[in-house]
Amino acid sequence: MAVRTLSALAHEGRLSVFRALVKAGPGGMAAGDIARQLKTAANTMSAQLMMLSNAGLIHARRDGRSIIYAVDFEQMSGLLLFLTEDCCGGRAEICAPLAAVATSCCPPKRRQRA
Amino acid sequence: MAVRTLSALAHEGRLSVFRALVKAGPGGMAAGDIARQLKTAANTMSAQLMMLSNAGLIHARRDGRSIIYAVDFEQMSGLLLFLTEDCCGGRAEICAPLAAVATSCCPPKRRQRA
DNA sequence: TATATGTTTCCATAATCCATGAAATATAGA
DNA sequence: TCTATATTTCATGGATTATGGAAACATATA
Repeated sequence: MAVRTLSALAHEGRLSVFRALVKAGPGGMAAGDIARQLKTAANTMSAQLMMLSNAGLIHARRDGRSIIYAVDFEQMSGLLLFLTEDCCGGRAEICAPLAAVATSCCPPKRRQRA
Repeated sequence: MAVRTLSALAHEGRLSVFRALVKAGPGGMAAGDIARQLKTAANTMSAQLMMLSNAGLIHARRDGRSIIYAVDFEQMSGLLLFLTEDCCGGRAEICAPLAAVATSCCPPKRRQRA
């Protein structure tokens, strides 16, 4: 549900976590590293990661003692698609600038929606 | 702040209100009409509209006894741009499908929904 | 003025969310 | 095994939020 995803991002700390993970890329980051970088207590960070994970925005994998979190790019894409689908009901003035950004930052390869 | 905007949408009722207003277009809808359509008490609806308004997602104008709410398309576009800007740090796999949707729904040629 | 309609504000209650200390779990290495 | 590191889970108090009844406010009409 979109509300769940939006709720997960509608929090200063969690949004920062998500951005850090986006910046980290597919390789992800260890929970502890995120906590240190954002100066957040380990258990608080754990709760925030749990929230993002439950929303499907990130996923975890274990690597030794660390647990690596990484953005689920498909889910992220899905949220954006939902929002654009929600907004594009015939109103080109909304997504025209969005289209401009999307096409300028991404290769001009056309991809079919899932 | 993005958190404020995301928080405003991260609520079942408010998201429904916002979608109704998006569907209504620039002409907007009267507060009472939205309340009746969504079967919500007038005061509850008022609070939800206030929240969306404070987030800048909608704006109000008076028309006789009614108060008409309409989506602030610029703010809506801004949120989408923020989210895409946040996600597009070199990761074409995210916004490539987004670009496909944006470009397919916005050009004046095709306004057909998928 | 009086009355009806549309919307908001006030208020109380219930529900939910958030951060943190403390304890528990999982892994690695000696 | 013991100890250290990494992370999660539990319990709790405090803050915030959501809802709806009742009242107030704003407008229209007569």
